[in-house]
Amino acid sequence: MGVPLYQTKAEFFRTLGHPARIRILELLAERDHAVHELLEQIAIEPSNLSQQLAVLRRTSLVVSRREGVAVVYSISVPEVRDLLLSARRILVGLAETRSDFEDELMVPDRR
Amino acid sequence: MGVPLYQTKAEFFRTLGHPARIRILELLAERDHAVHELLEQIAIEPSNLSQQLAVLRRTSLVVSRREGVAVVYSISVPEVRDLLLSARRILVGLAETRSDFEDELMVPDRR
DNA sequence: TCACGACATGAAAACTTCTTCAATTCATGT
DNA sequence: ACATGAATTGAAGAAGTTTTCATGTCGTGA
Repeated sequence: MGVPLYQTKAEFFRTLGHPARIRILELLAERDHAVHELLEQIAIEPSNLSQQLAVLRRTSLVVSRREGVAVVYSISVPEVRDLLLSARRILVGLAETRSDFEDELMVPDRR
Repeated sequence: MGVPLYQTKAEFFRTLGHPARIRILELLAERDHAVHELLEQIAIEPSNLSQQLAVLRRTSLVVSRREGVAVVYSISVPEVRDLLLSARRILVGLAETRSDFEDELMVPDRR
């Protein structure tokens, strides 16, 4: 029944596939933030930020609560931290592979 | 210098954000596969599969080699396995949260 | 050399997602 | 009651991605 898991996974990764949403999650991984605090850190228009927060809310990756005049967001799935770390490791690995390759190109041809 | 890390991360996740590409990576995580073998498992047109493989090649997540008449693909970054597992855990967690919530709705209101 | 099967490529059409703008909501202070 | 600051929403156009189709390449075997 229901949607195949690989489809759900793809949707999940697509949710993470936007620079603003990554930044939001990284900031929320540190600590809860009000929207205006996020706005200070991320250089986008308020309504764009709201749209991106809405995407994250829809997938239940974050939740919001009102605190007086401000709306505060927090990560609802702590494991996302591991995922972001995991991704960073992979990217660093890939970057190294590429620069090794570039180094090779730098070395005078010995064949 | 260069592209900010959160941008690179977003691109990386976007690469994973497609059902066919997830399936490809899952199959390759098991063992190397020739294109025609992938084609048996994944219900898409050959040229579409090729396009998706090209996306994965561009980001260096997979590499291909020719073996006689076939082209064989393999995962070039083993850590991707962990990432896929990590994602599954998160998704299972989210699914549970939601069905807990549905359960709550099922329980007669006691307030 | 020719034909064939296995893949890859380029380009156009179809589809999604992003960004932006104007309008709206909702709490708070006056 | 009204004005204000904080955030959200809906809608439209711009930008990006996916799918498909026709064509091209590369080995292998006849």
